[in-house]
Amino acid sequence: MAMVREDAVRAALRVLDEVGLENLSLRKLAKELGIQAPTLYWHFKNKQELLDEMAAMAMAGAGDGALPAPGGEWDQWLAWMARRIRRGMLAHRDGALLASASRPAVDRWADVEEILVMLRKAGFTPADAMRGIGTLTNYVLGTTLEEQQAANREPGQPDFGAYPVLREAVVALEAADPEWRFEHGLSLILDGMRAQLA
Amino acid sequence: MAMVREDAVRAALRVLDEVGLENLSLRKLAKELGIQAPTLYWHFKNKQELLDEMAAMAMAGAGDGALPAPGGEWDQWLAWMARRIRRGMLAHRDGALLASASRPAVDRWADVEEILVMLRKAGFTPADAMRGIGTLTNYVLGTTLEEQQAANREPGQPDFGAYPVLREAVVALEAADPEWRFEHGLSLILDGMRAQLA
DNA sequence: CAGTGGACTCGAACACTGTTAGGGTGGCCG
DNA sequence: CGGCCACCCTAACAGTGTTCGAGTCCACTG
Repeated sequence: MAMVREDAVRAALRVLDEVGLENLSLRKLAKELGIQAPTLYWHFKNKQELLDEMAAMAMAGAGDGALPAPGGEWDQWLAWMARRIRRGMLAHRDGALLASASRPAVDRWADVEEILVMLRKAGFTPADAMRGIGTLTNYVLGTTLEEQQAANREPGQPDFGAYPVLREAVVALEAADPEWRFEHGLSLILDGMRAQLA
Repeated sequence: MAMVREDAVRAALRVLDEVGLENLSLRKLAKELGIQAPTLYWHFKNKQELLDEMAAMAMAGAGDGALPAPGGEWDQWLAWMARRIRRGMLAHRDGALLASASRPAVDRWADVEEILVMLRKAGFTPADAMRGIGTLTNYVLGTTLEEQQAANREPGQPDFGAYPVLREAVVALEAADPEWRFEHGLSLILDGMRAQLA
């Protein structure tokens, strides 16, 4: 009963959820598979290749969520893409770190192409359209990175001694739903793109 | 002739520039200092503490750049903050990765406080103001991360076979100055905040 | 049927990594 | 002088990614 590549990647994501990315070792993964570590080198050329496939599978497993109406507006498609990426990252512990440590997968090019066409039709130049997607992607990555990094840290909150406005703002923000925080920044960028269009 | 903490951090940044973050080891740093590796544990409680100080020094070394007019608008202060963070990250190889791997330094709280006051005066709620700063910070981190990650990768450009619009957009964007790309996304977010204010 | 070749796995080892334990110097202070 | 303390050392541990060379099983071919 041979072990298949896909099984290994799935098991790797399982181990990732248990121990986090910085403690994910090939030996731990091998043990989970009932296998010796060097055997993994028959299936993957190195750890990086494994990480790439993990990220790809996490993204693919994020599903399509609520698809916008086929003839919908460009901003709805961008929001859809952003939420999908975010969902893929949130699906696993350190998912954002994993995504940033892996090269972009080929699978998602079709989506980008489609959205680009829509943006161009809406009046964006090629560079502006690509930059909009890039800005949004960078925002999603940065946000989710920070969110998950905060989860890894100790729960101890620093006391912003001499900065009352800072403290007030921080507690106000921490009280808010992470999802709200994300959506807020998302609409910020979309608003910016709308303003740029005019 | 004792070695001082500051010297070690400075030397660490030098080694970082040479070998990159993932190849920065305590033993390499020790050799640069003419010292044995375990000695570093007298100065720092662990590698994480060293990384934190490296990030802090990199940020402090970024200078203040072109300060906005003292009574200036809130958006100019936000842009100033974003450019300063970016400069700090760009000052060293893998600077963005370093920043994301280190806990935020206390030194910069004063700046945040000041900008928060300005945003509140302009009409933002505490949560919205903090979220604006967060969105911007996340964007800067994401952008610079990607930029430096691309520098580490092979120069080989993939050929977006069946996606002509994608290819066109990518070459249009690659032709552009990285600084332009950054400023573009920056003004996107600031436009969004202006729109939200109304 | 004998045999060849490829898919798949193993044990042993290499060159590293962060980190700990315990033992030394050398100079300053009482 | 005695003692303390900053500072540095050697030796070692457990763990990491990765390579080498050999071994096993199974399908297919001559």
